[in-house]
Amino acid sequence: MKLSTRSTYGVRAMLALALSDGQSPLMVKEIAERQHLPATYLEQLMVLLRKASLVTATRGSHGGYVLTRPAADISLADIIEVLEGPLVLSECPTGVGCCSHPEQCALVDIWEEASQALIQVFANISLASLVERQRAKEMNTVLMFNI
Amino acid sequence: MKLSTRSTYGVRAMLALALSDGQSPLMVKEIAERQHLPATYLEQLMVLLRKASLVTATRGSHGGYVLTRPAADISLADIIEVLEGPLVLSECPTGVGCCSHPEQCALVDIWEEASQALIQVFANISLASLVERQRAKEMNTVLMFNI
DNA sequence: TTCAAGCAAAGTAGTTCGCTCGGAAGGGTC
DNA sequence: GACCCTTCCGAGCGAACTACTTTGCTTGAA
Repeated sequence: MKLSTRSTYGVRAMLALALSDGQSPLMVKEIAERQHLPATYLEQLMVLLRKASLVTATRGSHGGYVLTRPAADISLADIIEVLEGPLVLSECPTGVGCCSHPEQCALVDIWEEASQALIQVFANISLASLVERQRAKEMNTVLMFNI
Repeated sequence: MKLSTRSTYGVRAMLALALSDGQSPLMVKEIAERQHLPATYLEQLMVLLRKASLVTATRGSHGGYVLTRPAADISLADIIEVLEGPLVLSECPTGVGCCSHPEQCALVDIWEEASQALIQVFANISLASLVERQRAKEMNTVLMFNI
């Protein structure tokens, strides 16, 4: 029951993009360094994010990635679903065993409720609000340090 | 991001126990048949549930398993945590990379929030209420069928 | 035309998953 | 005590998945 590193790396990469000015594209190597991620692996993930239209790539020198939409319009759920697959905690293989009668199985509802709870959390957090949280936290630590 | 079959099988096995009268123990083979689970695999899971004191085993003929506590005192979270491990969606390997400063990382909080959301769902559903739901659903289907 | 970037596909070492098997240990029954 | 019956335990195993790396191609700005 862990998120794969794909999701977490992906979110961190998107956070890096959101934290940058958004003018000039950020290249994979740069993102990887800022977030301490394996660059060649991250490359793969960025391609997936591009195919999902969450980021836009420009090739050639001085290329890299930018967010396709404003950070406020991208939720963590968007990112995670691309890299993790649909957030469904359990699927009853319909037509087999107990689940030949899914309409009689109370557990189907339970798994659905749990999945929805997860999705809600991630859907309610946009990249923009993540940036805010991040800035607030950093600010806080600095203040703490000064006291 | 799926629950393993361990959890779902385990919950179903516990449901079977809760649905039984609770007087005479239910043996693995019987549980497996009622829930259409692979018996030899389920055997392993039952041992884990016993070690977690959720069920009590009696060996020898007419042996089997019973719930240790009343069904109302056992939550799905109890069962799932035993079989799935702690419900923690992501752990920052402290001391490495970005997480050498976890107090500055907004994501730590996010993963924690999401984990808590999940745990809440499962903690709020007891085996007893699962039994209720199950009975209600079956009743419903029968009624639907009669109309 | 060069060369820095993204893109694509394959490979790989390690781990986990779902499950089986064989046999030992414990416990009623005759 | 002999004999089932059931749980308990450890080993094993193939398939899938994870987290990468490698290699080589394509694209496009300078």
